[in-house]
Amino acid sequence: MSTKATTGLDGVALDAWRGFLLSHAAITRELDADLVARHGLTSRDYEVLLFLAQEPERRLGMSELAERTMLTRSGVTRLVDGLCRIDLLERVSCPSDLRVSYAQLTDAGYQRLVEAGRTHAEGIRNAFLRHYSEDETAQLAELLGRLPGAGDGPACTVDDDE
Amino acid sequence: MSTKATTGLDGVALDAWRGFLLSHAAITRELDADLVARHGLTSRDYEVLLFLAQEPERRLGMSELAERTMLTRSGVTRLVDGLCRIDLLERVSCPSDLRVSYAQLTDAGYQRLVEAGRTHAEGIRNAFLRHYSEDETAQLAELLGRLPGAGDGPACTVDDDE
DNA sequence: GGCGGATCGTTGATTCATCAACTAAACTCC
DNA sequence: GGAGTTTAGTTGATGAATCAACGATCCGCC
Repeated sequence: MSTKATTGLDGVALDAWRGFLLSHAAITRELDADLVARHGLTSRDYEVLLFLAQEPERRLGMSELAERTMLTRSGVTRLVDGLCRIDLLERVSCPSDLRVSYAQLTDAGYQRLVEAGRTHAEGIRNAFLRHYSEDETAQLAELLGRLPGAGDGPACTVDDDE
Repeated sequence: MSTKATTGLDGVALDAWRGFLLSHAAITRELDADLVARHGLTSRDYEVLLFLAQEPERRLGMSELAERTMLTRSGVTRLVDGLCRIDLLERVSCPSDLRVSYAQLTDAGYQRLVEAGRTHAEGIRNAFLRHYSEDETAQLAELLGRLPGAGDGPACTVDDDE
């Protein structure tokens, strides 16, 4: 069995994709475990808190949040419900449009986000950035930035000194 | 709010990680949808068929399969059950060790894998490789190959002319 | 030979995300 | 101003993966 051209993908191309998938699985798993163990947050939770923290009023409508997180509206409803239950978020209904219900970051939520941010940053550094020089990181960022879907997200952490 | 050093991760580093996550979500989603629509296989299914096809006897024990797919043994049991139900796999018990139950690729399974391989390769090219030159792809492969978990997987497609 | 501990695989309960169907509110436009 | 359409969000049913617990087999060792 040869590494072949019938598929039109040569070995190098395969390796790139393979590396992509495998690393993602391995790294997110590790990162997630850390985040849950140390802060009781999944990376989804973290992501939501982060998106909200970056809004001027620290809140977003459910649909908007769904779009940013790449979840369904349905998924966001449940995710936000969970975060409300532990008081990191609260729901605020919009006076000017009664259909919309904001997910609003509480002070406790912000606090938790800042704490978790350190862990998360550490984790990313250990699992990901550690393997590259500065130049390489930049290169990687540029290359990955071209892919569909990139460039819509929030930054990865939030300031804790604002 | 500044893009900051409190976390120890600068903007470029953030971007690399961000790009990584977002692209993964966007691309796998698209790829998966295609594979399911055209061949009735999830990418998990595909992955399993592919691993098996690369074995000399086209079979693997459940634990081994679990390790390669990065699933739990439990997950593999169910996944393989599903593939047996549609006759792409069959279970063969090992004579020399009655505990182990092989997942064995059937001819139909191999057939299906080859067909799906074309779609999959096409998808990868469209969603991923299209954005890069050959040199860049090679570069990316090298960089991603350094990450934990990379280098354990199968190739992405299988020969259909052997 | 047979006890104790590891390994293999399955099962039950739970979690998390999805889709499809639904309610409620807002917009359109005649 | 009211019928029809669009948009926001929730809910119920389903599917995929996890963990923890289990039964069965194998292996080492006395």
